[in-house]
Amino acid sequence: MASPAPEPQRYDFAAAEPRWQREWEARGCFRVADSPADGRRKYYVLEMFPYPSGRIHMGHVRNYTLGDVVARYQRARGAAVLHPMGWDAFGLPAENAARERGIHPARWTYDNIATMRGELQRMGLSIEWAREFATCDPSYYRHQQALFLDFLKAGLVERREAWVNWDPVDHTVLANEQVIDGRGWRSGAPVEKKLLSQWFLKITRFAPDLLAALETLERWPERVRVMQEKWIGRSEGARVRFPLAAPKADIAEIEVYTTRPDTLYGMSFLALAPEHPLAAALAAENPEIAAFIAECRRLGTSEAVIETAEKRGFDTGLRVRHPFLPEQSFPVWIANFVLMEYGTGAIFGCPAHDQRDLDFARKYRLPVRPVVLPAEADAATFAIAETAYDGPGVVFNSGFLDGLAADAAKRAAISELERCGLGAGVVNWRLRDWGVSRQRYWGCPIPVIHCEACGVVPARDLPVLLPDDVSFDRPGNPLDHHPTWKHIPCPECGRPARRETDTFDTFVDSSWYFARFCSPRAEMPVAPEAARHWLPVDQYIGGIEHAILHLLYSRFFTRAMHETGHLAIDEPFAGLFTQGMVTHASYRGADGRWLYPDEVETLADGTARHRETGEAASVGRVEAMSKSKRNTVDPGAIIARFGADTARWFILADNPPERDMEWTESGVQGAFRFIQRLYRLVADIAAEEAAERGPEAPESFSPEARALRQATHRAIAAVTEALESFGFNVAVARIHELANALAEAPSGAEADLRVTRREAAITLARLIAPMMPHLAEELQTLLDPEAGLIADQAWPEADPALLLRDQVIFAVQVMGKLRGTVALPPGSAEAVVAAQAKAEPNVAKALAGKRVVKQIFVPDRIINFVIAAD
RNA sequence: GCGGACGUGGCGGAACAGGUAGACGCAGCAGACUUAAAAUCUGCUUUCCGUUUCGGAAGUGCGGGUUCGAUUCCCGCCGUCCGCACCA
Repeated sequence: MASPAPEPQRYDFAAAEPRWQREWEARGCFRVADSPADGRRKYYVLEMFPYPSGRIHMGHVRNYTLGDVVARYQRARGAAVLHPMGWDAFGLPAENAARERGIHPARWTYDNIATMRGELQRMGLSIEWAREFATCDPSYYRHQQALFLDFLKAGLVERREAWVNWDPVDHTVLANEQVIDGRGWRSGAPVEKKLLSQWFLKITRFAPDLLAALETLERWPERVRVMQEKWIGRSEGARVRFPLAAPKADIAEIEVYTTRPDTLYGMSFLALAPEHPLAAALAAENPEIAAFIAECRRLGTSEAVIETAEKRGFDTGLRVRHPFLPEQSFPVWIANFVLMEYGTGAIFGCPAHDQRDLDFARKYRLPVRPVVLPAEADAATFAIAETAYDGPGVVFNSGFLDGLAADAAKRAAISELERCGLGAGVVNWRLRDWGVSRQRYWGCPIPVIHCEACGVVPARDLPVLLPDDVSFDRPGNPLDHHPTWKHIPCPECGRPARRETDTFDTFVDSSWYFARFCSPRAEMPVAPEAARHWLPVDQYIGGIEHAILHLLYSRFFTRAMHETGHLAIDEPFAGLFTQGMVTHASYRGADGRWLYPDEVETLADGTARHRETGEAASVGRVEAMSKSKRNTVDPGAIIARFGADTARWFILADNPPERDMEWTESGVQGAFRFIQRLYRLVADIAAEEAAERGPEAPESFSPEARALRQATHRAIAAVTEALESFGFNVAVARIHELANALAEAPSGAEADLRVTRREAAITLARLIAPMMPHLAEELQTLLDPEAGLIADQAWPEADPALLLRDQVIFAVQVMGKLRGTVALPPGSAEAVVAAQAKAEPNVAKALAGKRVVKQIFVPDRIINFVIAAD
């Protein structure tokens, strides 16, 4: 479609938008001090900062529009608003660009940042660009290195061996999500499990607090809190030690973790994870066991998803004694369904009361012995078939536990274990420490030095800079291959030593950027007064995909920074809002390949065809925008054609922001039309004022003028309420209503009407300002060129007197069914309403010949007549 | 399998705290303006029934319940989406 041609009386967004953007910037409208002293309430709005991939996409547009509405609204409400922007700039794509196209990662990254900054600026966001930084700036990551060394000193960091996914071709560690069907996502080579020394941040130390504090995060979505709760995964149970009947390879006992110590008498076997140290010891001397373990490992990576249910085991021949049944012994199996990562990597199997154990026992014909009796069951006949019983009940067949309810039996079993020294009650967590080592170049160097004599020595003279002269012609970590970089004398003893060549997981970078924004140029990670003033973030906005990792890591970092004296708070984000995705219809040509929306035209009957070839196209599902499906829409092109305000308005108007929205051409057109209509409407009013310079405020208002004034003030109240609760689509609807009311208002020249129309017009400008800031400035300038910037002005206040209605419409019901309405002044008495209602012909008809036995009256709302059944 | 969310016209959605369901917009239809188109403006637009003005019936995934009155509260199903996925 053609670009909208600028005409007289038509809003020329292409000229206006850059003009206002320059004006805001020149006047420093969005600047705040690190430690302000002007007495204004503070409000910190933050959207998740972008990865500089090259261009912004519609998800960014939605994210930053939402944040900007909040920021501009809060500023109008009198807050000093901190609204910064930066770049999550380290990461693998920059290295891939270097490998594929020979561009240096730094060059690629900073070029992308320049492009994307320009795109964001064209959106007209109320961002304080003076605070901008990228996480790959040495001036940022030097402080990250300092924080790490402080954490190290405080015992929040640990170096230990861990199993990792190792890509043998690329010579790098892969994250779990980079392993696809057991193969490296880039190389396609089968991934190996490798034991490597890794740096860990001890997030588990805060597990109890990270869990407990979730309750205090009242302005977080419930589902995010639930997801974090599950991820942290607290469970109460017991550790129980089972002595081996005959010690094996220096191992005399096996420790298991269980949440069901009350079912210990129902034990029928013990099972080890394939990675359990005892299993490894056995494998060393038994090839069959070694083969079984290898088989488990293979299945564990590649076919786990497909062959979920199949349980397999191997009887080691070892036997263990039972803490409560010293005369009995039980077999020790290795089983593929036991996880080394959880608990102790070993379980005791109680088939009667655990489905997995039951499946296993049935397969290998192991005994099933019920020990918990459901309420109505009979101990003599109760038996387990194919479903384990995990409900409540009374313990039986269990020696000293007999007759106790399950909860009491758990406590009794634990005390007995503790008394005889074979176990203890423990709380177990699913959360594991955070491995932050990555064998990559484009990341923040981990600032330590390895010395043969002194061990791990903290680097001095931060930052430890990345070398520029790196080569990507070999697989593996360029830092490790660099001819000189890693060689350095030990800071302690001066002998030759070696730098750590691993860099940090990029989640580290994003775990504290919100704090750095408070004082982005400080000579320490965060200036204390700035942090005290601005933190926590009042409103954080971003995608649900970060519900767990990024948000949990940031919560951990805040605690760790508190403990090391950098911050005085524990929770970084007081309010969290998670937005939905931007989706778009997808199209495929006759040959099945994806088509761009621009290539397709949709016909009246709903079918589609190729714009040029005319071949039929199938309309696919509405899906998240993705390059591979070719259903993306470029924000830059939209802004060029329709302006930033159109894009912002459509995004806000379409639906509630937490849901997925569908990007449609007609929706954009609708938004564009509304902007033009509003402009014409206000321009007409402005023109009439200019001809006859401002009428005096009239003594009284005609009913028509009063009606428009009421509409104006109702809109103020409704839009305010909607913006407070992220109801942007509702705010848009209320603004439409006010525009409609103004358009329909009588156009007489009487002073009261002119004043009232002008009030409505200026109110419209103020109400749209957070959402369409450029148009708002333009409209206000039309109405009053002397008024200054809307960006500096206060939010309008509704006059309570004008929110009262002159008349309310009562619904009149007979037996709960609507039979008519009556209009009466608010506060009318029940008797008055009843009389008036009964006089309505249609109501009278419904009541004719009936006896009213009851009358329900809700003031200013309804009156309902209940009539006798006959 | 477990956990969570959701289900309202052709579509996106609105409905304070149980009180006139469908605001507002998109799409569509009809009309005005125009040589014509675009733009703009006006009207209609949940379904069904009745001769219209107007009135009636049904209707918020399905089936029950509480209530004078249920999109809203309770019970049981069905469906969609998301998260976790052998967590002992």
